[in-house]
Amino acid sequence: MGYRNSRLRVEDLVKRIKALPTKQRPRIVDSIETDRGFQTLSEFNDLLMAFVTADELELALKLYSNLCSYQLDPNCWTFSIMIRCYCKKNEPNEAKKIIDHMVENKIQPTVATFTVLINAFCRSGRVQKALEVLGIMGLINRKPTIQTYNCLLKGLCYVGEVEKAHELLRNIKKNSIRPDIYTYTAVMDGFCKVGRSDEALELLDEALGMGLVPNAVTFNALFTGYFKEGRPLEGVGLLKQMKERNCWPDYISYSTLLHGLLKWGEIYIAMGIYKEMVGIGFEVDERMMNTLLRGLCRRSRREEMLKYAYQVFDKMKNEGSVIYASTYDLVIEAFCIGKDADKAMDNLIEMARVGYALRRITLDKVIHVLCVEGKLEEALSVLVLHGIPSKSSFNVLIHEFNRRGRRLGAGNVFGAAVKVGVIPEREPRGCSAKREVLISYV
DNA sequence: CTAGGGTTAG
Repeated sequence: MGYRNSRLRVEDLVKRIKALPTKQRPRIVDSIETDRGFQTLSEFNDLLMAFVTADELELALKLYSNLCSYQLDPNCWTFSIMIRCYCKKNEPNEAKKIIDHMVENKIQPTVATFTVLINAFCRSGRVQKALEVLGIMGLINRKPTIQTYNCLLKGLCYVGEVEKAHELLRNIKKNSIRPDIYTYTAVMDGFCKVGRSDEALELLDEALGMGLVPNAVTFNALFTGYFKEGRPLEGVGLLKQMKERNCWPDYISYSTLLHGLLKWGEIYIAMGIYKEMVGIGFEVDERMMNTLLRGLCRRSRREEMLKYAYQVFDKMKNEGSVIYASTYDLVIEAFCIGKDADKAMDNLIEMARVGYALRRITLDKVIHVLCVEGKLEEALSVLVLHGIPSKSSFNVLIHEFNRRGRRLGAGNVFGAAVKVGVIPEREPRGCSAKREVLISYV
C-alpha cells in the first residue's frame, strides 16, 4: 500500500500525528518511507505543506531530508514550502539560502514566497536583510505587492524607524500602489507606540478619505497610544466612535481600554467598561480582575467603590481565581476601611494559608481595626501568624489589654514582641509582669 | 491546472 494523496488522507494523517506525543511523531515519517513512499512529487509536496501548516516543522524538515530516497526532485513549490518552514522556525537565513539557490538555478520564486521571507526578517528586526531580499526581487523583476510593503512598514516601525515607515507610505502612494487598511494600521501603530497618537489619527482620516474601512486592530493601535500618553478618557470617546462606525470592539479593545483606565486612576469608568465587557460575554482574565480589584480597593474610601470591590472579590473567589498577594493586601486594607474586621481577619488568615508573605502594614491595619472593634482575642491571634507587626501595633495591643486590666494578655503581647526582637515602649501594667517576661524571653 | 503571502495588549 503506497501512500496515496488525497486531501482527506493528508488531513487524516496530520490529525493522527497530532494525537501522538511529540517524541513518537518522527516515526510516522519513517513509516511512510518503508511504506513505498510517494507516487508523485505533488503527493510529497502536499504532505510537506500539511506539516508546515500544522506547525510540525521538525517533521517537515525530516520529510524533506528524505526527499532523494523517494527518488523525487524538488520543484519550485517544494522550495517555497521549505522557505515557509524555515521562516516559521524563525530561521530566515536558512530560508534565504534556498531563495538564493532558486535564483541561481533560474527557478524564480513568486512574490508570495519573497514576502514570506521579507516578513520573517522584518519580524525579527533585521530590516536590512529584508531590504536585501527586496533588492533580489528587483533583479529578477518580481514586483512587490502591498502585502510585501506592509511587512516592511511593520519592520521599520518595529526597529523604531517610524519616520522612514511614514516616508515609505508616501512613496507607495506615489508609485500608484493602493495602500490598504493593513498599511495604514501598521504606520498608525508605529506612531502610537512612540506616543504620537495625533499623527496616527491624521493617518486614520487619510485612510477614511480613501474609502478604507478601519477594523478593530486599527482602533486598538489608537487605544494603546492614548493610554501611553495618559489620555484615558479619549480612549472612552474612541470606543464610542468605533461603535458608531459599526466596528465592533474586540477583547483586545476592551482590555486595553480597561487597563488604561485603571492605570490612570479612572476606576469608576473602568468599572463601567468592565460591566459592559461582561454584559457582552467577554471573559475578563485573572490578571485583569486582580488589577481591577486593586483599583477599586484603592478607592474604597468611597462607599460605592467599596461595594464594587466586595462584588468583584466575591466573584473572583466563586470562580476560583488566583488572588495575587498585592491584591490581598489591598482587599484587606479595604475591609479595614469598611470596618469589616472579621472579613479582614479571615482574609489575612487565608493569605497566610496560601503561603503569601504578610506585610507589616497589612498586619498593623488588621490589628488596628480589630482593636477598634473591641476584638482583642482576634487581634492577639494575629501575632501567631507568620509576619511581624510594627512596634506601634504591639504598643496598641498592650495598651488595650492594660486598659481592660488584663495583665496576662498584656504580658503575652510584650513577650511576643520581645521574641521577635521588638521592645515596645508600652509596658504591661505592674513591673513584675515585665520582669517575668524579660526573664523568660531574653 | 493549483497550491502560498500581511495586523493588535497588559
